[in-house]
Amino acid sequence: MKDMTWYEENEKRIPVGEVRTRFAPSPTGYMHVGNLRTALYTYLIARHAGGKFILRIEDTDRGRLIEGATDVIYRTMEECHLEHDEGPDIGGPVAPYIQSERMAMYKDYADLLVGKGCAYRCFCERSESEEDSGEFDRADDPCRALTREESDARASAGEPYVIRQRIPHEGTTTFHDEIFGDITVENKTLDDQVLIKRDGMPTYNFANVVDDHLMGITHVVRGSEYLSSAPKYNLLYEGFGWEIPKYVHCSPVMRDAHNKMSKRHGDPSYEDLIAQGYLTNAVINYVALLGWSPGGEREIFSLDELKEIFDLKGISKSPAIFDLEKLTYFNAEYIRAMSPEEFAKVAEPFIRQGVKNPAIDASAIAALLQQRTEVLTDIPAKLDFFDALPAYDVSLFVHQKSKSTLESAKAVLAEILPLFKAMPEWNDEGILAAMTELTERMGVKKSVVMWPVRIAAAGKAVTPGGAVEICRILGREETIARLGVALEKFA
RNA sequence: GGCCCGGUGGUCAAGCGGUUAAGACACCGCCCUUUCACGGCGGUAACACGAGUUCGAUUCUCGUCCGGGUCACCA
Repeated sequence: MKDMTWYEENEKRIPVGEVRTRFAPSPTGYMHVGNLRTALYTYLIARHAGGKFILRIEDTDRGRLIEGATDVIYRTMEECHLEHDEGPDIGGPVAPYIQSERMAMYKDYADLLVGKGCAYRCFCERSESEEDSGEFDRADDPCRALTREESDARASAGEPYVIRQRIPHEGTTTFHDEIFGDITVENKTLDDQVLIKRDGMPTYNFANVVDDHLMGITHVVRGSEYLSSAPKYNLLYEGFGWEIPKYVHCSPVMRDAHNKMSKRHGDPSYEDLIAQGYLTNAVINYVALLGWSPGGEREIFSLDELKEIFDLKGISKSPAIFDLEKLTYFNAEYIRAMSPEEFAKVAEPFIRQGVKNPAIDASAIAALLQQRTEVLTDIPAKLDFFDALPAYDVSLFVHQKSKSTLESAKAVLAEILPLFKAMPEWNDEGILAAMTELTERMGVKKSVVMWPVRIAAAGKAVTPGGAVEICRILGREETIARLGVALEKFA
């Protein structure tokens, strides 16, 4: 047995009573919405309690490692402002924070358990089919009954083995989950799970327990798929004589009623959503409410506000389906809440994507867009008419509600032209004045003039902004040219 | 199949023995309005089912059904 004081020393560096949580992803690339939500809740529990949030990388499965995956994790956490207090990149009192760098200690702790009789070496090499077919019952494993001497002898003779947890065949185990309450299971339904694999690597189930304890984790947050493993974790903690942390098992985020969100189905990762024109704050806000409720009627919360009010009691037991439409609503809310300058800044690249003409003022367009944009990527398509007048039919000039007809439109266009040409200055006031003058002269309602002018200027029925704004942004020369084009359609 | 968990409108959800069962998204209608949008107002829509317990069940208990998870030397 190796000297374990180093580990014990490590434990002493954690202040008593400090709430400590950890987000422990395995670097398999892709931070899906479910992961993000788990990270967020974990972060909020720590921050709400004024505690520490730790990032730990679980890379014990060498076969599934994906190049660059940890970078995605770091980047996503940073962009979402889920800053960690301890982690592989910044270190901390209980380093290292990458499981592959902690390998030595897992075996030591497993041996400790073997010494206490809570685990045993298993030398069996049963094939999967044998176990699956029921020809071999795990509970009858002869290795379970090996004496210490036999076990030691075979191990030192170099015979390969795994270390299994020894679970009693009698009795029950009860554990407490912060959101599901007390759950009791019969021990005979639990299997002697592998702690250390044949290759010497720990399993997730074991490494997790050891690391959570050594890192002083007080609230173990994870997906509800681990709920049925929880009693085994309890037995492990008890075997070591360690304090059992609080468990927080979260139900999954679903893509539909039957399937979890997954890369396989093409469900969006955090980065995908950003690329699709969603704002980080909107995503965080929406995701926070997916499976958690603060109770009141308010829905819009900043991350700081979430830290303030987050409460375990609001976490839902049942799975929640991810709804892109509702996310879109949140996004629109966040866009509308921005200052005009802020919006102009984030919208500019998308505006330039739709409008290449450098003479067109992007910030003027941004002002029109802010109230009408739900997702940034929707912007370019709304602006296609600025660069080039689309082909359109005269029938567009007919609009019942505006009382615009072919005849009225033709008259309006013919008469507004000289007024536009005569204007001393090309601005909103002047344009509006010209159209008002014509309205009065013709003795019609305002829309009879506004409608055809806007159609002629834009060449499409739906536009961001009205006739005045569009004409102004287009400029006098272009507006007059387009009105001329319209007039020719009547010839 | 065994074990565990869950089940309020299409979706997210409040509710925690007595309510006209909130609110939000989506949808529909009206108003506002130079289109669209924003905004305002209103509407359609839910306690899975069956037994109990109780004066009274969406709330408690049991059963059924449905759904999910788990039963790996993956996490």
